[in-house]
Amino acid sequence: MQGRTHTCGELRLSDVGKQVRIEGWFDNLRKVSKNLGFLILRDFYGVTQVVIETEDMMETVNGINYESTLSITGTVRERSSKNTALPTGEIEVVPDGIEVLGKCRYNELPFQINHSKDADENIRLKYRYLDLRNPAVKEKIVLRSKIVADLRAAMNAHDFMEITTPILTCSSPEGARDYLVPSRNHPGKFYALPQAPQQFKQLLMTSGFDRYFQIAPCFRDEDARADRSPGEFYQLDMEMAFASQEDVFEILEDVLPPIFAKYGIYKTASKAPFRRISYLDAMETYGSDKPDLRIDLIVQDATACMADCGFGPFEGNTVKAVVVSGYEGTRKTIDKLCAEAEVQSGSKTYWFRVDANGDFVGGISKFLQERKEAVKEALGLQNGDFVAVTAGKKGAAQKAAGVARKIFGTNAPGHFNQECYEFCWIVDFPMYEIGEESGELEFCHNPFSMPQGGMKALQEEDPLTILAYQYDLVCNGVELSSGAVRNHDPEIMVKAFELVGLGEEAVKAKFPAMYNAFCYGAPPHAGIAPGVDRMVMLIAGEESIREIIPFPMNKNAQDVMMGAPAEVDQKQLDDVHIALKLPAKAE
RNA sequence: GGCCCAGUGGCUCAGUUGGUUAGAGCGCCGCCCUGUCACGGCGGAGGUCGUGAGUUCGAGUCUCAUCUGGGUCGCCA
Repeated sequence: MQGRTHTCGELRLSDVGKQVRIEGWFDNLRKVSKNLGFLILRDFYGVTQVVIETEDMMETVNGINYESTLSITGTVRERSSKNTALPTGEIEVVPDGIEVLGKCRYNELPFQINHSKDADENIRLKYRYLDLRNPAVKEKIVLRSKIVADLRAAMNAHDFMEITTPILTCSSPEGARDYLVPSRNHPGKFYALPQAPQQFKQLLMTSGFDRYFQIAPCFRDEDARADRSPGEFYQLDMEMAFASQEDVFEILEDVLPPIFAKYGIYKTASKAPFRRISYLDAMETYGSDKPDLRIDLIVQDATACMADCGFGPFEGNTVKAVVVSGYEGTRKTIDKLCAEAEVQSGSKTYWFRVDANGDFVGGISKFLQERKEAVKEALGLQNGDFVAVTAGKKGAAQKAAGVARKIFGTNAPGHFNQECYEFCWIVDFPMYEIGEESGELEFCHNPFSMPQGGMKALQEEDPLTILAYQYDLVCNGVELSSGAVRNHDPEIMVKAFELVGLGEEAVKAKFPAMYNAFCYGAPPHAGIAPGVDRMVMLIAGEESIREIIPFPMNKNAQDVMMGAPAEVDQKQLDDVHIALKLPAKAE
């Protein structure tokens, strides 16, 4: 069978007169009369108009459903009325033969291809192969491919080597639930899909590889969010030997901004070096460990001037305030935004404003009247300022204020500079904290980060003041990644575990390979793993992570197109020594 | 697991304080139209209003339960 001579995005005025064969999907037929109509043929590259000029040909195309694939032979002709909006808009193909290659059996589709983004998401996902025919949907997947290709090229250019690590392995140090894979040859034993290639990349460093990276699939059995796909996702995983925190920063500060600026909906990105903000400062000033620096508002402490004002929820609590200058939202709008803040943070947001005369009005103003001047002084209030206030235990009040900062910052005019990618590093995470439930000393994050000050700090300092070489990369309020300078010294590792009541045995039991490897001479090493899906989201300007994943699962970690997860045959269960113990179904 | 929102022809949505025969746009089917390009015009088919119970003379509308989806907290590098 002869193939196509041109794609549907290819023909131009210079091709006029040529005999061609084009192939693609029957996109549309604009029928003007019995013997005049315009058939639109669509493929990956674009659309081409085919003019139907005879009753016979009209008869033929009338019998074909849209979305069938067609092979059309014909002659290229200059259009008498051109469409300058289309690359192929100056020509049309006059057909002498139309052949159906793949028949679409349905004259009505689950949704119209060019409006698929409006359809119910579960239907889109079920018919993802139709959804992806929509150029606006397909485009995001093309973009993802280009971004990944550029990331690879940039990492290679920095002498990083892409090395694959096992998919069937056992649990890694992160704390999420694992996906388990039963073992046929080892009854009762299970593999786990990696939550990240964390241990393997550290073992590569210990093996003598110097600069590793991988576009790595990661698997975590945790619930989804708008920016968190359930089940699986990809990271640009990287690790460097004999490297410090600054070495890691330097690489990503060089690799990421050009790619964001090249493909992004915003054309500017932070230049190196990115701003560095300590974790504690970020919580204090922005109420978040992933601040959106495009918003110019800050969180202030109002505990001293408001906690004892007589308003119940403030009593004995930490009080935080976000001053929004020049915000004149209506009562209705403010209530809506406060409700939104409550949904996002789980805590209430209160408010008042300073009117043109300097009086406090609205919201909780009556509780503050008597101390008006003190509050103004403490928060630096001007006439016309709007103030969002949150209260609770310190962490909750900070977090709620951070949400209020984000919501009022993006809704009040003049506080949000949207047209750029603002990167920052959140650094100096505390090594330890007092667990809220246990009341005991616990690791704050990854226990395998190097404590700042090393062994000396662990031996001499108050554990709660010890910081780790642990860092997050944040862009526009989105946490892209966490990384760390790893603890490569078994003695420091054991000491770090001793402080939380564990010891060498615990380290060995949980991470035998890594611990043993480090006992044979390990290089200091550091790394990070920016989330590919989230980067593509930011670059594409998409709110939902599902738009930039070729075949996404729904929120409940189901693939409604393939029907996963699914039951399996008894034979398969027997092979892997699994007996089901299902929860009782309610009648 | 908790909380919030939504569910009405194939798709997107409207539907008033509960009140006759549940509407619109797109799509689909038929007819008309000789240069369309979101083609246009006329006509038509298509809905047990997610499901179940309840309140009521009467429920798309109110109540409860349940299912499904989305958002969020918990959880999660």
